[in-house]
Amino acid sequence: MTEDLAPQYDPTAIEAPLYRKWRDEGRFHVEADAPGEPYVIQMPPPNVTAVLHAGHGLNNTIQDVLIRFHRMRGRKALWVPGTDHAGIATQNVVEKRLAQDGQSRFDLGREAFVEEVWTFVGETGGQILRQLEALGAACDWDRTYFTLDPGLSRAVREVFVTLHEQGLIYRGKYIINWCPRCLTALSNEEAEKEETEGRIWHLRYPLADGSGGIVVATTRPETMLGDMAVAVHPDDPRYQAMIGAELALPLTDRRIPVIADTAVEQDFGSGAVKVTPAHDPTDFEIGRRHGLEQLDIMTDDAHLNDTVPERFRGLDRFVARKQVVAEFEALGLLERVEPHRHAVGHCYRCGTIIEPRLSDQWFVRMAPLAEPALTAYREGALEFIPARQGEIYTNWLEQIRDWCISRQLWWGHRIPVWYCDADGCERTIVAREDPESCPGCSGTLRQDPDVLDTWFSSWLVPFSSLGWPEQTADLKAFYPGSALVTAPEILFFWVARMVMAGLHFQGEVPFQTIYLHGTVRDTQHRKMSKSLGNGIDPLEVIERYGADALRYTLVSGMAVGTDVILDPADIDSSFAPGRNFANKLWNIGRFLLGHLDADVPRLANVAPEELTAFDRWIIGRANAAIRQATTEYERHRLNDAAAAAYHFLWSDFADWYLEAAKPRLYGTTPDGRVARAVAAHLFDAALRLLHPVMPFITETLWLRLPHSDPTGALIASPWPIPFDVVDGTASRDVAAVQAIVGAIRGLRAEYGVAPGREVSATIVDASPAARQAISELGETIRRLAKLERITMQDTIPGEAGGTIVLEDGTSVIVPLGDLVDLDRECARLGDEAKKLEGLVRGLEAKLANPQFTSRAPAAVVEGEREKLEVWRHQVASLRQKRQALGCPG
RNA sequence: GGGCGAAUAGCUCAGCUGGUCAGAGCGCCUGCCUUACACGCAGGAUGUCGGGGGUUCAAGUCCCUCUUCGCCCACCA
Repeated sequence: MTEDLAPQYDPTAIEAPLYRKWRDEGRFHVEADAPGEPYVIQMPPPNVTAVLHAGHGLNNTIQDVLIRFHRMRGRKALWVPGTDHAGIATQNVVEKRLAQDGQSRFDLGREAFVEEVWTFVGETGGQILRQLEALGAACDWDRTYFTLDPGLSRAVREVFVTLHEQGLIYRGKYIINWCPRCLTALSNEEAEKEETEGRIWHLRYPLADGSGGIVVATTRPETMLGDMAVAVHPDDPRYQAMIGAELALPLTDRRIPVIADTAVEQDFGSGAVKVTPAHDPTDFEIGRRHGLEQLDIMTDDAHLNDTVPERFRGLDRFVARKQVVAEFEALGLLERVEPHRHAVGHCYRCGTIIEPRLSDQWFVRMAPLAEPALTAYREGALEFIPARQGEIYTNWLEQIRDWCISRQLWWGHRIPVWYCDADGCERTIVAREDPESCPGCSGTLRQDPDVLDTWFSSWLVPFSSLGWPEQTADLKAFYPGSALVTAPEILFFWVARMVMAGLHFQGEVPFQTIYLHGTVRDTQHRKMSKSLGNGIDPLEVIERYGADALRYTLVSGMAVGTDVILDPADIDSSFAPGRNFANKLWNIGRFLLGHLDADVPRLANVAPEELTAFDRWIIGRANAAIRQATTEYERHRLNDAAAAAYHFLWSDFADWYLEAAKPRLYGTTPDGRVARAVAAHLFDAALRLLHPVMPFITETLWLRLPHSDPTGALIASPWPIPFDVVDGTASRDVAAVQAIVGAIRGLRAEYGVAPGREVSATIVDASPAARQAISELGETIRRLAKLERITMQDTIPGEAGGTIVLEDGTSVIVPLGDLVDLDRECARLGDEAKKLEGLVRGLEAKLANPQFTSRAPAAVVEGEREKLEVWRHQVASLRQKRQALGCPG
C-alpha cells in the first residue's frame, strides 16, 4: 500500500499504463441507463486526417477537465468522440498525394477517386483520436463516430429531405463564393475576408456617340469584359443627362446603357459603377432589377472564357487584369490609379482568392432557423463563456444570409436529389431512399453530382451521434448535451448551426453552456501554424514532461476568454509551471507515503481534542480550497480552480503543515498518528481536487494512499466535501507563528546569519495571539526559524539586535551581537516608522472627515479605526526600539 | 462602415457585487545540495493599475473622452 514511489518523477512510466488500465476497467464508458443526471459533451470532431496540435491539446484538455469533474460530482458523464470527413480538406490531401504521381482526380474518375480516399482514411485516418489518449482524454471510445458512417449519413439525408419538404432548402442561380483551385462553391463563412492593400482603377467608358463619356472606379478591371451597364444614382445631379445613354464598352464591340439605381453611392469613387451581373453580388442585384443579361466571362479555374474577345481568352484572371489596364492606358482611357484597402475573400482551405461567381447551387433558408436560435439565447437557454461571445452570436444571427450547402467535390455526402432527363418529364426527386427509376415516367434517373458542405453533417452531431433519426435510448438519455467547448473560430460554422438544428429537429438547444476558449499563440502573439513553423507539438511535450505537466500549464495559463501564450523556442520554461508542480506533487507524495502505514486512522475517528492547532488550521485551509475549487470548476474558471489546489498543496500543505509536522511524522507517538491521519486525508482530498487537471499523477498517488474507497480508482471516486472540524483559534495562532517565523527568517537574511547557525529570539509586547502561539507552538517556531530558544519578556533587551514589529504590534527581536550594524538598524527602524507615520496621518484625516464616518458603512469605519490603532502601536514600538538602541534623533 | 473587447511588475495574466486588491506564475537578485523535492528551500527587488476628466466619504474597480491594440461581421464598386 505504501509501496515505494520512484525517486524521480517519470511520467512516461506511469501515464500510458494507467490510461490502459482505466480503459480496460471501462472507466470512460457510460450506459444510457446508468444512474445519475447526465453530463454530456460532444467533442468537436477533428478532421479525420488531422494530427494533434497545440489547439487540440487545449481544447480537449478543457473538455476532459469538465468531464472528469462532473463524473466525480456524481453525474452520468459522457464525452462523445468522433472524426469529421472534412470534405475539402481531405479531398485536397488525397489530391496532393495523387499529384506526386502526376495524377489528378479526373484521371481516376469519381468512383475510383472516392475509393482512394476511403483507403487513405482507412490507413491513416483517425490517428488524432489515438493521440488524444496520450493527453488522457476520458472519452467514451465505444461511441466513436465518423461523419460518413451509415447512421450519420442517414441523419444527413433525413434532414436534407425534411428541410426541402418544409421549403427551407432550395436550388437557385446566385452569386456564390467560388474557389478556383478547389473548384467548388463555398459558403460565406468559408470565404475568409482579409483586409488587403489593393488598388482602384478609374476607367473611362466613352459614350457610343463619341461625345465624352463616364468614369467608373473598380478594383477588378478584368471584369469589365462582363459589364452589362454602368449605374449611377438616380438623384446624382452630375449624371442626370447620362441616364439612358449608351456607352461603347472599351476593348469590346459591345454597347451598354447607363442606368439609374439607388444601390449606387454617390460619394464613392466617381459615383458611377460598372455593372457585372455575373461576377459581383451587388451588380447581380442591380442586373436583376434592370433585366440585364448575366455574362459569365470565366472558366471554373478563373481563366477568361470564350465570351470575351479572342486575345483575352484563356488568360488567368490576374494576367487579364494587367492586360486590360494596359490596353485602357494605351487608349488613353485610364484616368488614374489609387491605392485602395479593401477586404478580399480567401478560400479557408487553400487560401486562394475567391471568385464571386454566378452559379446554380443548393441553399438553406436561414432566417426561419435563426429566429428560434436568437430567441433561445435571449430567453437564457444558452450561456456563453465568456458572456460577450453571446453578443457576437446575436450579431451574426441578426444579419444571417442563406447557406450555400452544395459543393462541387467528390468526397462527402452526395446530395439526395435525382433528375429525370426524359423528354417532357424532367422531374426532380428529393428522397430519403435511393429511387430505382423515375416515379413519373419510369425513366432513368441521374443523381445530382454534388456533395454537401461538411458542416451539413457536423451541425447534426449532437443528435446524429446518438443514433437519430432512430429514437434510441442514447438519444433519450443524452440529448440535450451540457457543454460545448471550442474555439471562437467555429462559432458560426458549427456552434450556431448546431443550435439551429437542435431546436428545429429536437425542439431543444443541444447544449446549455458554450465555452469558447482562446487560441494557443507564440510570444509574438501569432497563431501557431505549420507554415510559420512556430508550433508546439503536444506529443513532444508529453514525452518530455508528461501529459499532466502539459495540461496543468495550459489550464493555469488560460483565464476565461484569453489566449494562451507559449514560447515554441523555449519549451522548457514554457511548461515550467506544470513540470515543476508535477514534480512537487510527486515529492509530496513520496515524503508522505514514506511516513504512512496501513492502519492510519480515519480522520472521522480522531477525537477533536487530539487535533493540534496546526491540524485544525490545515483542515480549515483544505476546506477553503475545496469550496473555492468546486465553485471555480462550476463557473468554468478552470485556472482559478487549479490555482486553489496548487496553493493549498504547495504553500499551505507542503511549506507549512508538513514542515511543522515533521517531528510528529518521524515519531510513533499518538500525535504522530493524528498527523498521519490529517495529512493522508487532506492529501487525498487535494488529489481529488486536482484530478480533473492532472489525472495521471493524482491517480497514481491516490492509489497508493491507505483508504477504503469502494470505487477503487480516483477517476471514479466522489468529489471531496469540507471536513467538519472547528477552527477555534487555530488559524489565528498559526498566522502568528507564520508572522514570527517570517520575521526571524527575514532578519537572518538581512544580517547574513549562516543558515546552520542557531540564534535566539526575544518577543516583546506579544499580542494575545502571539503569546498563545509561543506558549503552545514555541517548539515549532524554534525549529522552523532555526532558533536555539525563544523567550517572551516585557522589556527590550539590552543587547543589540535586529527588530521587526509585526502588524499586531508584537516585536520580534533577534540579538545578534557583532553581526548587527547599529546605524543600519537605526535607519531601518526609522524608515519603517516614518512610513507608518505617514499612513497614520492619512488615516487620522480620513477618520476625522465626517463625510466618511457618516456615509461609509459602520463596519468599514470600525475596520479603519482598528487599523489606526495597530499602526499607532507599531509606530510607538519602533520609536521605543530606536530609543533602546540609542539611535540618534 | 457595423458589432464586441483589451490596456495592471521585464513577460503572460488574476484582481468577479467600488472599501486589506496592488497579486500569481515565469524571469531577475541574495543565501543555501537543511536525508520529499536545486523541476527545490529561505529571503528580496520591481508597478504615478495607458493619458485626461468626472461620479463617490472611497475608483485598476463605475461614467465620459483621448491614445494604442485585438477579435468578429460587412455587396462603397
